This record gives sequence, structure tokens and C-alpha cells, in this order.
Amino acid sequence: MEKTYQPAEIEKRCYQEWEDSGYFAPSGRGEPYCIMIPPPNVTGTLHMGHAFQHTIMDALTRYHRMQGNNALWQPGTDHAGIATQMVVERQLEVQGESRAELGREAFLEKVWEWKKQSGNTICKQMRRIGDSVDWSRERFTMDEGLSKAVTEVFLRLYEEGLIYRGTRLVNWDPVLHTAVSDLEVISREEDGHLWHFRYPLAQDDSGSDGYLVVATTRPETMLGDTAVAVHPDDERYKKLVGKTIRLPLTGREIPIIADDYVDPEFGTGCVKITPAHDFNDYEIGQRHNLPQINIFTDSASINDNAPEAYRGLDRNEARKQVVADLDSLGFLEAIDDHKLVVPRGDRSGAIVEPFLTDQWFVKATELAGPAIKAVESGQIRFVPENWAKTYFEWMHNIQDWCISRQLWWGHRIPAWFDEAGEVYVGYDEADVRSRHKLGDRITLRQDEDVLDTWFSSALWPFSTLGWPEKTPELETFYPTSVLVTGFDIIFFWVARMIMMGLKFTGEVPFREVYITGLIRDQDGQKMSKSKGYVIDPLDLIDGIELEALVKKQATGMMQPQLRSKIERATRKQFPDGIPEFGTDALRFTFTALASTGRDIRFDLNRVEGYRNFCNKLWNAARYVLMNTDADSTVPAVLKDDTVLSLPDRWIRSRMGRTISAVQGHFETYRFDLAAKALYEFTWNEYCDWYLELSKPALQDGNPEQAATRHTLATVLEALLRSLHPIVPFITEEIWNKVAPITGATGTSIMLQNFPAVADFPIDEQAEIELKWLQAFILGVRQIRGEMDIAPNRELPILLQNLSENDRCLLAAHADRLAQLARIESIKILENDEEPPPCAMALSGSMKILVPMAGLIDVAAERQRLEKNRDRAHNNLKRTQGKLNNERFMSNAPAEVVDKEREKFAAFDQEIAQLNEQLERLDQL
RNA sequence: AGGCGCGUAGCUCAGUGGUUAGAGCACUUGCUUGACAUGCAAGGGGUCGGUGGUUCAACUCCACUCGUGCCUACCA
Repeated sequence: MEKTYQPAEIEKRCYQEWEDSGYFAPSGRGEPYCIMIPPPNVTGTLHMGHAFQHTIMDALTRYHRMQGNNALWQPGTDHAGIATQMVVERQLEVQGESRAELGREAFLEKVWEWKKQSGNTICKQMRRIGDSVDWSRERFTMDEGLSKAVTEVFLRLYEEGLIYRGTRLVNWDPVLHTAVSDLEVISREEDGHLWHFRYPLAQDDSGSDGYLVVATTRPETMLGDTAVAVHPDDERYKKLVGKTIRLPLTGREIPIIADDYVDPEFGTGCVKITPAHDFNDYEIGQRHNLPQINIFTDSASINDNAPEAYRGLDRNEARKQVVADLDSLGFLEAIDDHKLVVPRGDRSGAIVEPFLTDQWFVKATELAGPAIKAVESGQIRFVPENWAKTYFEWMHNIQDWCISRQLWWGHRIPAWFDEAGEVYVGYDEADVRSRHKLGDRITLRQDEDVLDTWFSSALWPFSTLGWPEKTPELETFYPTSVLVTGFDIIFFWVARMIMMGLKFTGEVPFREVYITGLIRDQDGQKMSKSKGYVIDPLDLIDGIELEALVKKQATGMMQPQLRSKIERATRKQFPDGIPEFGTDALRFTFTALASTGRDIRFDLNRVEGYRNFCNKLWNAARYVLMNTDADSTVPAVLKDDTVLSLPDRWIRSRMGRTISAVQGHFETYRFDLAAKALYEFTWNEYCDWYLELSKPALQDGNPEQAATRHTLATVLEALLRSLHPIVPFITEEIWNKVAPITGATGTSIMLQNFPAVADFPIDEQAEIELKWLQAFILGVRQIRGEMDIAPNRELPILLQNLSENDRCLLAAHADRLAQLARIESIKILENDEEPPPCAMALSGSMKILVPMAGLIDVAAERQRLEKNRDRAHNNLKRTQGKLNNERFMSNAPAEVVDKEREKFAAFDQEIAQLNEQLERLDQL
């Protein structure tokens, strides 16, 4: 074996073998266990969030596979309508072409081409991080089968009246020219203005002060005003209700109405009402039968419904013009600075317009009922539990879901119109004709629009398994076991899967939803492509030079103007680029970071730490192999009369506890704790103590050799299996070397069983005895360390005040002590014997003494003892306080009181011994 | 406006109504000890955001408060 762990070559080879051998496919035996991958964008790349969630899903899958489950991790990708279409359009733009010029057919061909070209990227990346997905079952949301499911669902919902078409005010992205759903709109507070305009009363055309003042943040929409509203109880305006005003610039006469919606306290208490361009105004318009005047084109320029002077201006120009014109007419009263909430499309960043169009909607309220119940009743459990609240919050206020998009890339809506505009829904045109008995002479044209991407994603848990066919896979794996995803798509995806799953299969799509935190950068910022702060997980695995990293971040940026800023940040954060850490180190990091928090700051130092951990494991294995490989003296099964030594019994017991802890933590999704338990066992118990204790045991002629070799190998082998779900590559590599020694058979660790606690029974006695050994060794090391005694200098030790137990253990383990504490000799003093000047450590009541001659500085030793005494004294006082408290004595449980008494006695004795020793020092 | 979360060592984070509140990184000191310097050994560092309450006992439970973050929502 190499002296240090070299991940690159091993990882590639391992994965290839696993995949070629078909190890990722469900075994066909055992309880089914299934995870549906949240399908990533087919043309996207793997980011840190994916890598994180995939690590968790893979760990779960591998864990359950090793627990004997029939495990399926279902892979696949999503067509990501808007995102993908935008990318291809941008490519066309570079070549001087446009979507419109190309036409629908040709454009879609380009998209498919692009999908083919880039669709493999993300799958390759998934292989690099070790995802044990069943590639043979890979699906794409626009596959034939999945598309069939989409059509089927659409039809059934339509027939039940749960899908309808209507003219509604929707969120319109004037750059992308499509409707978007509420969820695709990001509302942020931005700086703006509040303009105050005078609207002259129509009856008082000649009068000088006959006007109302309205306040608005969007002056340009006044061209579409159809009323002014005041609060019905507002005394200031009561007498004006029912009258009209003459709308400036347009000359239209519009009514003054009264409506509760108006807040008399805000602005002037008068609101201009533009029903075609504001969601509130729309509703007020409905209540008061106001006309809706749409003044925008689909690009948000002024259309022909506005006065000629404004036609063709885009909304910003129009705003300036309207304000200028009103000003020159004397209608501009004031402009105040004002913060307002601006809705922007999450893809384009453009300000979204409420826009009146024909769209398709899902009546979400009806689907929401059962979906709420499923979580309330516990059929679906959120982990951490609290996310259920977020889910309920949204579900109880759910709005109808606008599912049509004015895009080309996606599932085309299975609806056809005749020339009269009548709509027919069916599987295809022929089906529509036969279903509705339409003759051949009637011309039908299919709806131009496609469905929201999330519509097909909502079906993912069952469409990937073959629905609407009743496939064996569906039968076996549905409902799936757990969904692993981020809280940012609870509404987008989780809720909709639950609604659709219940509706079409009658069962929940998954039993548990594990919500992961969001990976943020070192400053707590969201790693976002638009900001340019993204780390490619593969760069952490393979490493990358600084210049290459800078170049990489600069390409494909969404906001090129930030380039120099990002470059500076990159150079500062990674002055030497990123070193190669390997997949396992990255995976261990993600696992260790997966606590209950919702934000996860990604810290490069931790990856380095876990890379070191991998190296530690590697070297432990190297040691084990060096000591077991060379000769074949290690029996796979110990002879009946072979006696395990104390360290053997101890490490096996600790292994058992670790396995048990890891199992518990996997069941409760506390991956951070699982990682921690394994890390601590590996480093602090197996390496720091057991391997060290094995060194004396392996010396020539020591009767413990066989048991030690056996334990070294079998514990390592079990440790590898318990680590495998988290760090699959290194464990596979080492396991293949260690397994033959322990007699384990099989070609891959990933098909082995997870270690069983029963094979490593708890041994309380061994743990107690080893603790004694540790205390002894630590005592000596403490003196050595604090007194600056060279580590290789062997020390003579005197002991005093030994209990029977101390004597017993000392006799049994003198050799181990001597080696680990570097002891030259041990001599027991009688209790009344006066020791020479010494440094002292305590192990229980036993004094461990190191003669000072030539070794120890009296002042330093005094300081050290005083520090220990003061600490003990503080503890004693605290304990004494409790014991002197009558109410504590009478109210606390007896065992707590007893414990406190024991503590008191121990501290008391410790202090006495330290004082005694200090007095001795004084006499020197 | 409503909902949710966070505040513990210099940094990133665990933690439990009852051991002396822990880990990693960073820091100090000493070590090329035959697995590992990606290492070993020893050490320093915290009034657990603040106030009040419940309790024999609070870092932990409750109330208020300060700071901070996220989500949802139609205030022109």
C-alpha cells in the first residue's frame, strides 16, 4: 500500500467495477427500500447542493442495501422547461439566430441536440461522487412513458373538472413571454418612489381645486385606470363617492368608488384602480363591475389601448413620459422616496407584470385536502418535524396552480381547438375526434402551450415506476421510503407530489421527507450561479489550480459585470487554488455537516480534516496488513481456547457501541452524529489506543499475538463496513485487502451486510479496566508533557496508595503500561513510606509518582498541582453547596444525591492528596 | 403583517433538566517514537446573547427582550 491515501485512481476503478457488475440494481430480495432522486436539470451541472443531497441519498441507499433491503435508488433527469429553453435561445443568439426565425420544430430539434450533448454531464458527475443509482432504470421527464403519464393525468383531472382553462390575471414575464406561477416570482423590497397625482373631478372641470390626489408606485399604469377608490367611511371623501373624475392624459371619465380594501391611513386615502394590471385592483374591479383596460403588449410596452403619444414605449419610458406630462399639466403634486416590494421572475430577473391572458389551471384546493390529511395523520412524516408546519401553512392557503407556459420545450398541452375556439381534450388529435365525434372536415389545432415542468415532476415517484401501467416495480417500490430534498422546493415539488400521488395511486408517494439544509459559502451566502459564487464539487474532489478556477468562474456567468469582484474574492479565498481531496473526503464532510440546521456553511478546512481522516484510516489499514499479511498466523476463526486480551475485548465492545450508535443515527437521519461516532471510534479508540496497545502484544513470543491479529483484522473489517455507506471508495479498496484475512468472502464490500451489534457484544468490565489503563497512562503523559520531559525518555515510576484493584490491574498490564507510557520501571511504595521528591498524578486514589531528580522543575510542578487543586476545589465547593441545601437533599432523587456524595468524597480526597504533595514540595 | 429558525471556545458546529459544557479547525509547547508530520503527545481558551420566571437543580423548559437569517403575504 502507498504511504498516503491516493483517491483518484481507486475511485474511478471502483465505480467502474460496481457499475459493470450491476451491483446498483435492486437485489430482488428483502424489504423494498426506495429513494426517488430529485431529478436534476438534464442540461445542468452538479452543484454543491446536489453533491450534498446525493451523498445523503447514497449513504441511505448503501446502508439499507447492506441491511438486506431490496434497495432501489431511482435516477433520472428533468427537462427543466424555462431554464433549458433559455440556454438554447442564448446559444442561438450568439450565432445570430432566434427561436422565432427557426420555428417550433427546428427549435425543438436544437434543444434535443443540446440535451443529447450536455445531458451526460450530470450523470458523469453523479458517478464521480459514487451514486449507487440503478442506471438501468434511468428516466427523463420527457421520455415516452413519463409523457404518457402526464397526458393521462391531465385528461383525468380535466374530466373531473380539476383542470380548467380561464382568462385570468397571471404573473407574466415580459422578457420570456410566458406566464409563471406564484412560486416562480421572487418578491424583494426595492427602492422606488411614490408619486402623488391630482385627478380632477369631472364635474368641476372649470374649478381650480376640484381634484383628488392619488398615490401610486407605478405611474404608467394610470393609462389603464378605470376608477379611483376611497374607503367607504372616510369622511374626507364621502361626498365624492359616486361622482367621476376626468382621467388626465386619456380624457376618460372614471368613477369614484368606495371599497373596504382602501386604507385611509396610507398616502392620501385615494387609490387609483387599474384592474388589468394589479391583482388587488382586479378584484376590486370585479366587485364594482369595472372595465379592464389592458395597456400593455406581451413585452410590457404600451399598446393601442393607450393614447397615441405613449404607444410603443416600454414601461420604463412610459413611466417617465407620464410623469413628465402630468407634471407639465400641473397634476404632479409630489414625489416621495418609497420602498416597495417588486416581483421579479426567478429566471429572467425581469419585473413580472400582472397580465390578463388565457391559461390552464389546476384546482389545487381540492387536491390539497387529502394531502394535508396525509401529513396530519402521520402517513407522511417530515424530518425534521417542524417542516410540516411550513407545509401546512402553504397548503391551507393554496391557490389555483397556473400550469400553462408559453414555451416550446416541454409537454405540449393535450388540448385542441376548433375554429370556433371550442376546446377538446384527449390523448391525441385522433382520440379527440373520436371522443367528441368530430368529423374529418373540422380543423383542429393543438394548444400552443406546454405544461409547467413541475407538473411532470409531480408525477415522478410513480411515473418513473411505469404508471399508469401496473408494473411490478410500481407494486414493489411504491410508496417509496423517503424523499431527500431541500426546503426550498417543499411547495414546488414535495407538496405537489403528495397531491398527485394520492390522487392517482391512492397512496402517499413516500413515507418520510428528509429536508436537508442549504449549502452556503464561508460567508453564509447562498452559493448561487447568478452571484457567481459557486464551487464545483468536482474541483474539491480533483483539485484545481487557481488560474483555472478563476477562469472557470468567469465563464457562463449570469451577471458578467460582477466578474472582477468575483475574481478578487476567488483569489482571496483560494490563494493556492484547491487541493485534491478525493470523493470520500467530500462525502464525509457533507455527512458530518448534515445536522438539523437549515443553513450549512461550507468550510474547506473541514474537507481537509476529513481527507486526513481518510489517510488515517488508510494508514491504520496499512498497519493491520503489515502485521497480519506477512505470515498466515492469523486464523479466520479463533481456536476455542484462544483468550482475548483486555484491549481486544475493549475494542470489540467499543466497536459494538459504535455500530449501534450509527444504526440509531441512520434511522433518525442524524448523519452528523453517525459520522462523528465513526470518526471518534476510528481515530480516538481504534487508532490512538487499540493499535498502540497491539504493538506490545505483537512482540515476539507474546501469547496474545494470535488474538490481537485476529482482533486487528476483524474490527477493521467491521469498521470498513460501517463506514462504507459514507465513504464507499476507500472502504472498498481496503476491504478487498482485509477481507481475505478475516475469511470474509464476496467480491465487493457494498454487497456485504452492515455489521451486527451481536458480533461485537458490550463488555462493561473491559471498558472499566481499560479506562484505568488510560488514566494511568494519561497521568504519566501529563507529567511528561507539562514538565517538558523528552518523549523518548523512559521514566522510573513509583506508586503509592494502591487499592486491591489497582494492584490487580497493574500486575496484569504492566507491560502495556510500560510501553505506552514509556516507563522504565515501576516500584510500589508502602503507604507509610516517604517517597523522594516527585511529580505526582492521581488515578483514583492511586498516586503515580515520577522522581524529580534532574527531570522536574519544582516551581512548575507546584504550579501544575495548584492548578489541579484549585479546579478540584471549585468542584468541591459546588458539590458541597448542593449537599448543604436542604431542599436539594429532600427533593432530588436518591441516586442523584448519592452521586453528589461520591463526587464530594472524590474531590475531597483529591484535594487532600494534592495538598499533601504540595507540602512536600515546600520542604524541598 | 404572519410563520419558522438561529445566537455555545478566535472560526465552523454538536450537546443534555442532574459527571468538571464537548468536537474539528486555528493557537501555544515538545517530538522525523518502525501505520500515519494528511502525524504523535501535552496545553491555553467559554459568566452557553440579555433579563425575569418555573424547579431541589436551567446551557437545556417558559415569558419577555436584543441581535440575526429565511419563508409566506395584495398595502396603493
